[in-house]
Amino acid sequence: MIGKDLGEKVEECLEVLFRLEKNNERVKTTELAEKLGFPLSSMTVLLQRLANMGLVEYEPYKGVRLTDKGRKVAIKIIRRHRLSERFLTDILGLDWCEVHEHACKLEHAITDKIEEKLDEKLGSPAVCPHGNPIPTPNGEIIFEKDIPLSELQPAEEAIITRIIDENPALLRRLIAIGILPGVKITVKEKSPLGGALVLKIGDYEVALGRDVASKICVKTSTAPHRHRRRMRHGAKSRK
Amino acid sequence: MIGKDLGEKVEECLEVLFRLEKNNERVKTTELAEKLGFPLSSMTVLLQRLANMGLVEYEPYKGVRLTDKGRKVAIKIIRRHRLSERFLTDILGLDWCEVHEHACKLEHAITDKIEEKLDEKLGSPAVCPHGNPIPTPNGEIIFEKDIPLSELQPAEEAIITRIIDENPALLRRLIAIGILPGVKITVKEKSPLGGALVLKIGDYEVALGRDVASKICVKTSTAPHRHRRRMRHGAKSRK
DNA sequence: TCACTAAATTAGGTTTACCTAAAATATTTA
DNA sequence: TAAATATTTTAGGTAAACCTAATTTAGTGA
Ligand SMILES: [Mn+2]
Ligand SMILES: [Mn+2]
Ligand SMILES: [Mn+2]
Ligand SMILES: [Mn+2]
Repeated sequence: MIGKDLGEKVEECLEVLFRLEKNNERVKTTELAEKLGFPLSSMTVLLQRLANMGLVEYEPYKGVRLTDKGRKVAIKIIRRHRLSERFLTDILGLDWCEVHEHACKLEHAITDKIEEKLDEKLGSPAVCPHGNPIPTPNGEIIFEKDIPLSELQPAEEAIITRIIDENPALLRRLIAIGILPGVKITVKEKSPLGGALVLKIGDYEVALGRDVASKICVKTSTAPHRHRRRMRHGAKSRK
Repeated sequence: MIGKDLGEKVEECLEVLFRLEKNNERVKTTELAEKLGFPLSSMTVLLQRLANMGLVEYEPYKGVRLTDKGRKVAIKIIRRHRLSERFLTDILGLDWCEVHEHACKLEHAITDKIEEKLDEKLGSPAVCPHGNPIPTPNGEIIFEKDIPLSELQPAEEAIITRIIDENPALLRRLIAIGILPGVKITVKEKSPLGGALVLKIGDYEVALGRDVASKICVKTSTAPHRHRRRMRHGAKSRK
């Protein structure tokens, strides 16, 4: 069983840390502090405390990484976060672009019982409104086999699966040009060296920076899209 | 506009204080601390802080009372509390007896937007699952004209309107003997001097202590039951 | 390699919240 | 009314958060 109540700050920290970890590399204190909006000095002290609690591996000046114990907590919070998002859009009808912020508060007030009933009511959804997978009750995360839009080549066709970065400003920009999960796109042009992509969406053509495109995932319609990969907590993300 | 974020402890304190105030009398520090589960010394210090913020009138050794400003905050929290309860029972199907506890956490994570959409989705309900009135968006509380069950006389008939004390243990006892809002009862006997009442509920007879009976409100079926009283924050409860 | 700059940690000070124990005040009883 | 008792506040100490301002370490370029 996961320790009782860890406090909102601790939970937020683990949650964001999970999202930032890529390829099992350590995350920098500064990056974490920025995403969380915590002062850098508080961030350092908090990480030291988390290390004492066995929730992270922390090496001064080197960065921080979740332990298995910490990852378990993070995944529980992310489950509650994404279930909250589904609740806010599907049941209350809030705007897709703004649910992330509200869910980030709500998730800490969701008890085991509420989590269970909410999941039931929503029909055990597989993904949040942005297309990101909702962990199962026992902490599994089932990833669709998708790739960053930025890796597509000219003339390739694909369907948008998820927007990884849920920043409201970004989402509003994307929705304005028709980019959201489920939409079919075609790459018309791709400038070299991290330049922009030109996409065809429906009858329109839009340009997208490479950095933004890397935060959008797609599955190519040509590839078989019935394959799924399971990831247990403790394993690292894809690649 | 009400000050931004007052912290969970402050909100809980104002909420419970509102519930305990009767006849505009001051509430004792000890009673408040008990209901909140706060240590008594912390309670004292918190009340001093609230007094500095202008949320309560506090006289050492005498007790504490909400100011209009404090009452306004309390009513906002209670609105969110009771809307949360309705959500938990009506939408998620949680047990009537246990929603109070869950709502007490949830209420602090309900944003203005969520409050608005939740109210809409629920159809602007007038009362919580226990029958207590849900304040309107502008802080009005509309009381049904009801009286404590303990004030009924033998042979009087009445319908239960609300259970004021939402303690889960009490609610479970009450529901076990068929007492919940909407149920019709008749007083069979009433022992004098704060003794028990014997009630007829359906085909059964049950005995109820006077203290418990005072936490249950009823409207007598003989009296006209279309009358309502409005109470603005700042006014005192009934009587 | 050394100096310089950027990143990260530590130091010191404030607030809220908790705890225990001591002091002050109010209430009750003899 | 005076003493005994109960209630309530104050005092002193810890921990989590926050802040600002040193200090230390790491990374870079001359
Ligand atoms: Mn969050
Ligand atoms: Mn999401
Ligand atoms: Mn509450
Ligand atoms: Mn209620």
